[in-house]
Amino acid sequence: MFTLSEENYLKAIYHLELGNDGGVSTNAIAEKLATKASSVTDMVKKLSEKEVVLYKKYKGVTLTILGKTVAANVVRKHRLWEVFLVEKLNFSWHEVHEVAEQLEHIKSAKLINQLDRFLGFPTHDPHGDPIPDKDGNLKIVEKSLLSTLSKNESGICIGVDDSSSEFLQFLDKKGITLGKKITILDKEDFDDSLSISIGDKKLSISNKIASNLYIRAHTGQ
Amino acid sequence: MFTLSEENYLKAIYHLELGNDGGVSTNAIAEKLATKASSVTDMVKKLSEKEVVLYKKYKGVTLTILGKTVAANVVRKHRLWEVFLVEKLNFSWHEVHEVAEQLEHIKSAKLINQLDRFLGFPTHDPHGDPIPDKDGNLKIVEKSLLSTLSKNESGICIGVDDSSSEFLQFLDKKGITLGKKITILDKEDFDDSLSISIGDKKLSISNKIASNLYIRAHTGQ
DNA sequence: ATAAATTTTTAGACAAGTCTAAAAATAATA
DNA sequence: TATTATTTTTAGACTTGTCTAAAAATTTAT
Ligand SMILES: [Mn+2]
Ligand SMILES: [Mn+2]
Ligand SMILES: [Mn+2]
Ligand SMILES: [Mn+2]
Repeated sequence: MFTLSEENYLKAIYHLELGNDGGVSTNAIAEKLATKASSVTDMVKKLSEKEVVLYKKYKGVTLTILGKTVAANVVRKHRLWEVFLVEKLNFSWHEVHEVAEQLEHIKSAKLINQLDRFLGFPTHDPHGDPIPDKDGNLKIVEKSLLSTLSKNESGICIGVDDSSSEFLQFLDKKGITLGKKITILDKEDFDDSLSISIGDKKLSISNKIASNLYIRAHTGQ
Repeated sequence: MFTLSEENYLKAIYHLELGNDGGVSTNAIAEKLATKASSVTDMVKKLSEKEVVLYKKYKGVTLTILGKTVAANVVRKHRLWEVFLVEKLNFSWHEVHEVAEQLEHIKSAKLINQLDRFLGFPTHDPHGDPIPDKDGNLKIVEKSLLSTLSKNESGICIGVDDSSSEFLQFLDKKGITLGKKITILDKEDFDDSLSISIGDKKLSISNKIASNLYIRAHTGQ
């Protein structure tokens, strides 16, 4: 069994490993968890004892198979709870993360399996992130940033890179939600801002926004 | 804000105060929480600092108004989650307590209010215990132990005193569930065992069983 | 009312998780 | 390559919540 704190470290390392290849650095973990490097070193030793990470002093850490399984299960719980909050309790997507951070640590295999069934075995959370299955596997969906599309190309909005409450509320205000079709009407060379159509509306969005929206390419039609 | 441990102490004192009148003893709290008296003394001082209990050395503790509110809210969450687990996730009543012990500490007012709504504002949990409202008030329902009924009297089974997993599973095996009408067919002087009818079945149950089942008196009919 | 038994508190210790400050190792730069 | 800057680890301390053992207060029994 793992403590709440251990689970949070494993999850942080899990997320950092997806971006990086090679070991995850002490500082990176410290930053992600808003803690100090010295605390990370202490915890990493404990996790190494428990055989969930590989650790060599001064070279970062990597998850073992076991560690990856544990971490993926925490992520699975986090995302299933987020679906629950949005689908069943009328939370909006910018309100769920904080509560899911707590719920992800509830220990009960039956709970999470029944929740999964109750929700209809969802594959993605409210932010478009994939939900790992019972074995911790998640299928990667082909996706690209909106900012990489060219004029007249279009796609379906399927996720966000930044899922901060502020960004999500901004998207709400603009009427940008997952599942909607977006077409690039024009691209401004000066600042890389975009003129897009979404639903029946036309919007102008900055490159920063476009670099935080994931799109499933929408060939033809 | 209160820690998980503080919430557990407050809840324990809350439950003990309902049985007792006058202060709750250090030992009683220690036993309920399966901890040591010395630990209780330490925590009680902290709770006293935080103004959720009144504490005089060697005289037990009592909850303040604030303390009672906090405790009742934890109980409210515990019972609402138990309803959720049984009604929505197909848990049986003997499986919910352990998970609810964890879920009761999740902090989010919106979560619990929406859960309440989602469940249709239930008034009782799966064991027949009342669910405190937002202000911590619970309405007491008139109830008596099955063991206090006389021959030919009957009532509706509305709760259990012992809600241990073992007892609940025993009741399942015998087909005794909340909401069923029970009639005393006969009472054995020798050991106070009862012959009862429940649904269309007849059963013989010991006095110990009858002393753990709550009945709403069922006058006439 | 004294003595004995019980309950409660204190004193001191420990594990988990964190922190600051300083030392050591590694990486970057001149 | 020698020096400087950055990263990482160590050493020591602190908080929370717990424990054991011993002292103090209270209750019960003689
Ligand atoms: Mn989240
Ligand atoms: Mn998410
Ligand atoms: Mn319960
Ligand atoms: Mn209950």
